[in-house]
Amino acid sequence: MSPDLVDPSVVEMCSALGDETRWSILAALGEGDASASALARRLPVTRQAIAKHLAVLHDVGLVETVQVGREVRYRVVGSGLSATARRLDAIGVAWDRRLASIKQIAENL
Amino acid sequence: MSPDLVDPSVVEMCSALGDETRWSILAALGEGDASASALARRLPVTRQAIAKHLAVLHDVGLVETVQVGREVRYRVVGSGLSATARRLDAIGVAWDRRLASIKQIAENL
DNA sequence: CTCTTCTGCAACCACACAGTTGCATCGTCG
DNA sequence: CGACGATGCAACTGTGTGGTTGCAGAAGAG
Repeated sequence: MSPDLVDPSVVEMCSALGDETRWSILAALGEGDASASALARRLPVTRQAIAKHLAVLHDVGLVETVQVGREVRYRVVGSGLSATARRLDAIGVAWDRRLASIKQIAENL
Repeated sequence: MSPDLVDPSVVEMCSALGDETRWSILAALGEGDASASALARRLPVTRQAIAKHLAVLHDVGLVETVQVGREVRYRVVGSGLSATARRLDAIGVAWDRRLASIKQIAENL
């Protein structure tokens, strides 16, 4: 259930999260919605660089945009993270369970 | 407790997981431990490329090595994934909770 | 002992991408 | 209206890195 409108692959999501600057942006957004220009004032990178990162984050559904007058505010979407987290955990658990069963088989030889 | 010998940062972990080939390797390893050469026979990439990927995965603790005679078998460590998953989920939940509280404040104006 | 095969190291190529500068546009405030 | 600040698009640079080939050393298999 909950068909997950857009369902970016786990690797796309991880790829998006595999960048230091992107985390800085997410952290900054965590303290309140902000526009690309506003973020550029707080972070040591250009507005255009931030815009690109925001595009990436938006593509995988980690942020959403809110039009406020002439500026475009960005808001972090935590549920995107949680969804990926659940998927990762499921995979990890499955692997470990498999490993455990193999170990048991080996012990039962 | 369980001091987590190496504690790769979330971004390092995500960076390691942000690669298609690496997931192929993990998937292949999921069906049983294997050496770099063995993996190279199953995947459409060179042994050296696989070796590099395995090094990355090993650095973040997603795989562990097992010496078997002269060859080096690799085994996937699911708990590494689960740990990162928990961290991601915690962050996501915190962000969403913050967002919810802000929304509530706005409604109470 | 010899041949095979598994490993490791190093150099090299090529593409992806983070980051920059520059320009053009458009809304908004004075 | 004019100026400032926000956005968007495009081109360029440079570094990181996924991938390759090549070679040399060790350890089993025959």
